[in-house]
Amino acid sequence: MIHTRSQPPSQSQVSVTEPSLRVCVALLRWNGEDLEAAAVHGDHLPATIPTADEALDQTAVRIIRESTGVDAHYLEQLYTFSPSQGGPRQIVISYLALFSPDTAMSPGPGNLTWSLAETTPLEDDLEQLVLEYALVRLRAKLGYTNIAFYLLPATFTLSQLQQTYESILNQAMDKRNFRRRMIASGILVDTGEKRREGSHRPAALYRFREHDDQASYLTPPLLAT
Amino acid sequence: MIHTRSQPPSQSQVSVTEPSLRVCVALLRWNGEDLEAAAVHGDHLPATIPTADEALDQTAVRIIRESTGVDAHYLEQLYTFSPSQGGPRQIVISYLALFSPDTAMSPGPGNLTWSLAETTPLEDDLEQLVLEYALVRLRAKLGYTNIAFYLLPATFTLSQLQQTYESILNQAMDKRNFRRRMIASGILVDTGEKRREGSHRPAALYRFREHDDQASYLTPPLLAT
DNA sequence: TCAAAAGTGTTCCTTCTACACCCATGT
DNA sequence: ACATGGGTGTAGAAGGAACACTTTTGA
Repeated sequence: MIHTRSQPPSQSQVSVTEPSLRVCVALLRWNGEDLEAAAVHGDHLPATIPTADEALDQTAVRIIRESTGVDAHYLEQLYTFSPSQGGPRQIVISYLALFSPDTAMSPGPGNLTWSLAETTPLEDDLEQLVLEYALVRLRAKLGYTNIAFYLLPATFTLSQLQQTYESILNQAMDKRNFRRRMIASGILVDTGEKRREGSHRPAALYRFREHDDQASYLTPPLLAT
Repeated sequence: MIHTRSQPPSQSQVSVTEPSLRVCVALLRWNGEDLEAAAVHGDHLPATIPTADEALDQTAVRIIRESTGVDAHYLEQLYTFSPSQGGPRQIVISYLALFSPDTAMSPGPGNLTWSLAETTPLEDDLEQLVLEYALVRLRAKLGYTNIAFYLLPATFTLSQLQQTYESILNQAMDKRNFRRRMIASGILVDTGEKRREGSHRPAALYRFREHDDQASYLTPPLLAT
């Protein structure tokens, strides 16, 4: 819906402030019997949940909820791997979860939020690969979906929205072009409210218009909703 | 690389001839012990291959080769499902395979090529879902990758290329715009040869310039190549 | 000479990009 | 009054879409 072509770094503004996005990558490991869940980056989750009779994606939803104490605002299956180095074959299904900053995630067994700027290689090659792939997907989807929605609170300013884009793409964008594109896309609704939070002009608060596009983009609809 | 925006049906040419694309959707079913392969549409494959110590994607490559007698020109993992209706949990990893029409696929246990125009619902809901999803992905990737390459012979005419696009998208395109876009994209190389095959002007034969983009688009690089 | 597919340019319009200043507020 | 982030317009470039006729060949 929203088209975001790559824009070369702008001169007029260079400040890419990181708004600490709540992104989480989770792996479901299946050994043929049990499903084990692990959140990538931050600490590994001890959460090990036995197989239940539910769809895979639902298991991911549930495991992430149990791990973070909160429901993911958006969940997308990424890819399925089978890292079988000598040992018995294992199947690992990877997921990307996005959270609204509204939600109070329980500290739990380590904070799941993952700094996009993070570059320290993980011990596990697979986790590193999934993490990088998640970022590729997230960046790509910024261009043709409203996925950024799921990383923002219910109402937000255009600057917040732009910062979200910039921190995911790690690239500064032109303010006027960005705002024009977003408004033109028609997915934003001006709530009429203003946010005043500093010694400067208050910002208009927007919300997203509906969000019925989750299922339709490059990912099959989740089964058995 | 190649941008193909949707174009409304053109008046000047309405003939969308189906060039019988060699597309195959395969499922790997894992019950925890064995992997069972099935090609979707056409007859189900009897091919049942026990677990080997190899990466999942490699298993898919091999199974498709064993089923068709030929290597897929392109293989992409689609999505992973877990259809567990009462029975024991099963994990089904779906793949999309593309073949060059050059290759002589063994008739084997039923022709795997799948008519894109086909609309008869399959008995199996999951297979139907995967089939539709494969088409969504294929269509989407036409717009930003050279994926059509994998459905064409080594050299081809611009008309062949256009027919491939048209039959996948099920939509006629303007000849001049199509050719201009393709040429401008820089991925085509004029071989200098001509193909004469009828009582009409011979067509220039092209080939694709390199094809090093397979791994870079929305799919992680296949592990352990 | 006819049929059949190959090949070729231009115009219009939409969208992207680059770019700089005033506005509203709190201190 | 000043510092801070909010908010705005325009002109040039590039790319997409619509559109029809000539060319080359085999029969």
